[in-house]
Amino acid sequence: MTDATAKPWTMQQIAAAAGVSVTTVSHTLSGKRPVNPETALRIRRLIDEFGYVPDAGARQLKSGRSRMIGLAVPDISHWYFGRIARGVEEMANERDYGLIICSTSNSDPRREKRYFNLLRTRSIDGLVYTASREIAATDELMKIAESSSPIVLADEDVPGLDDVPSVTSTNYGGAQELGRHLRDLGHTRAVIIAGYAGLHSTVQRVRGIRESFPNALVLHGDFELASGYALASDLLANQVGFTALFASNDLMAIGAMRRLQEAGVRVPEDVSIVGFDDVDMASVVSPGLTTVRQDMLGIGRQSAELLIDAVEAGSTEGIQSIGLPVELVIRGSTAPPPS
Amino acid sequence: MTDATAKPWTMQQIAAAAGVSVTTVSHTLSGKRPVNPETALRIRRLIDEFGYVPDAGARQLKSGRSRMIGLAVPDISHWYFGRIARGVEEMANERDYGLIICSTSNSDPRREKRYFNLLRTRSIDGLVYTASREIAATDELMKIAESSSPIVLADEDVPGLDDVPSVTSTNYGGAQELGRHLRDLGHTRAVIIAGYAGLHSTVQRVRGIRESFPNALVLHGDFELASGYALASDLLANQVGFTALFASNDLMAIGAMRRLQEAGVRVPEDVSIVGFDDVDMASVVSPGLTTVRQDMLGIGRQSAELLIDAVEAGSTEGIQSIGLPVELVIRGSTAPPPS
DNA sequence: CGCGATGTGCAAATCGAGTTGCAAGGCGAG
DNA sequence: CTCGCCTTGCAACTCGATTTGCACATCGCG
Repeated sequence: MTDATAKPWTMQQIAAAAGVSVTTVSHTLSGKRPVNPETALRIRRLIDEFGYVPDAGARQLKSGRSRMIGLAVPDISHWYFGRIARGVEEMANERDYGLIICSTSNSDPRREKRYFNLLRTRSIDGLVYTASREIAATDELMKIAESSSPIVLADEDVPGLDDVPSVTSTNYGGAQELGRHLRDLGHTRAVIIAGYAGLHSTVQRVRGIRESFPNALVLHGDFELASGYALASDLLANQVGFTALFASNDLMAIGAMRRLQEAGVRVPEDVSIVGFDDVDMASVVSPGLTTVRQDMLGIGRQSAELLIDAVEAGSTEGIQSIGLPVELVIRGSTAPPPS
Repeated sequence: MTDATAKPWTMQQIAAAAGVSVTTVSHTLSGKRPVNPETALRIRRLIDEFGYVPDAGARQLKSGRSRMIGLAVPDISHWYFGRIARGVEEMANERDYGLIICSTSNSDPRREKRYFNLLRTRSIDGLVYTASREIAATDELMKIAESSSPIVLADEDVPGLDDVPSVTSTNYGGAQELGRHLRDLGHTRAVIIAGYAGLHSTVQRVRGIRESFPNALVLHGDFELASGYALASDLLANQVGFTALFASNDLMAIGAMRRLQEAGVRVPEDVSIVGFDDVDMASVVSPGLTTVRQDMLGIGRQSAELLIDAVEAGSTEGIQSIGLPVELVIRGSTAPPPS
């Protein structure tokens, strides 16, 4: 194996090989000045032959743009954020941008500083920020937002960042549909296993459900399967009477379902359970989980699109936030309550 | 909202504010030449106050390094690749590198060209390549490998790239353990739902299982749940007699399990099923799936580590490939065969 | 007092591409 | 022949950080 420092070609060398000046080569590429078609062809052929690609660093230095965007997510390995990431990556690729991943897991402040610095150092032209596990904006985030760096919030609105465009699901509408579905089946006594209290989406979902079940008991979990399991244990231990269980996401729904089933509670005969998200697992557990499908891919795609629009316009001025429609998916976990 | 083109500070401006030359500022930062402690302090204070960060493009241009690495994966939203990505991201972050995601889904050649160009343009210093769905190296990959750009293969060896260091699971060993486990339970008639034929990991896993079940029937799927489901249908339709079913990954195992259960086959009483990977879902389905846990996080971490070592050494010379241990996880889907 | 040894700052060059003003050569049309 | 247009080259400068050669201190010590 030879050394890894094989030097790439420079524009100089291409120009020399073609017997023209760098000016001409540059203009052939940019088209900002007319170039004789024959010369252009010769140059292009040499570029292909040599496999010349302009140096990204030099370009970035001159233009002030890196053609990279960042994506800040709590944990890229989560299904949920993975879908968002894929959407962002797709759109970035379509618009010819690269994608840099910034993991915010365990909200280490040093990490946070590090990826906001990507904006400051101009390593990225903009940032898609997914704050799905944070109640409020951190100081650092506020500072960046105030400096008017191009930022788009994906999946979750952040209080205090009202001027920053966002792309979210219509949580309220989805929750309404879930509520009506179970009310129409005849349920009257419901429990809600919600997400973090204070999180915008949590508030919306609880509100939507309570439109049909004004007195539903509300518990708060952390979106993980274990948390649904534990909260269901609490419900059983306290002999809470209910026939409908709303969980703020599928993982908690599935955790709760397991716990209830282990206790001999039949789903959906004794208790109906619904989730939110429509993860892969929702259709695999038995019974299949009735849920609300969120278009995470779409959230990713649209966030990236808004962001790149803002980057290329040079401002987020006039960029509208987007609410994406959701879809009720009825499976086997819901049925009329026991009579 | 003000305009998004708020200019970052330059070193020039810091120097001017401190009443010194850029040289001095640069040297206080790099420490490559002694600087008067008082002056240094004054400069540092100004840097903090202004929030100055050196421009990435300029740095990259001068140094020839971007302090970014790339990760090429088929689909970032898959659990499997998401775990790898997280591992890579963690290690990159620890070594103070950024991570650029290159999605190779649907193996669009234009996409492929695009992320290999990241290497050529020096946007990234090296690439972690996950070829888990490809049998052979593409021309483009061969070209890049020959050009001795720093590359590490993660999760899957690629035939023809023997000089490129790789980090993989010990597929053979894991499959051996699975085979022995079912043989020890008393099974004698087995079917293998393998991955893509020709894939290195597939070959290893089949070999490992066949050590215990030399005559096992081998079918090939595409790693997706639906494919396990469909192949199980085929088995049922053809009345193939077996009491043990090996799937090359958990998703196919779960798909097959569902199909068998729908047909009234009891798991594990009538048929034992095992998978590979230990995905989240494996512990959620019922019965829980016996499987082999792969350390995807570790694969990601170690790949990134090898890569960064190679980048900083300037060559992949002397970098050793790694095989990561796996662990047999016994759950409810395996039991002695019906007598 | 003077010598070398340090410490310290400045100006200038460098990395590779993008851009501009100016000028030169070639060509066709009037 | 000349005017104007098209093509192209040249030289110079920009982007911002890093690094060099050079020079001016200042200090200790014989």
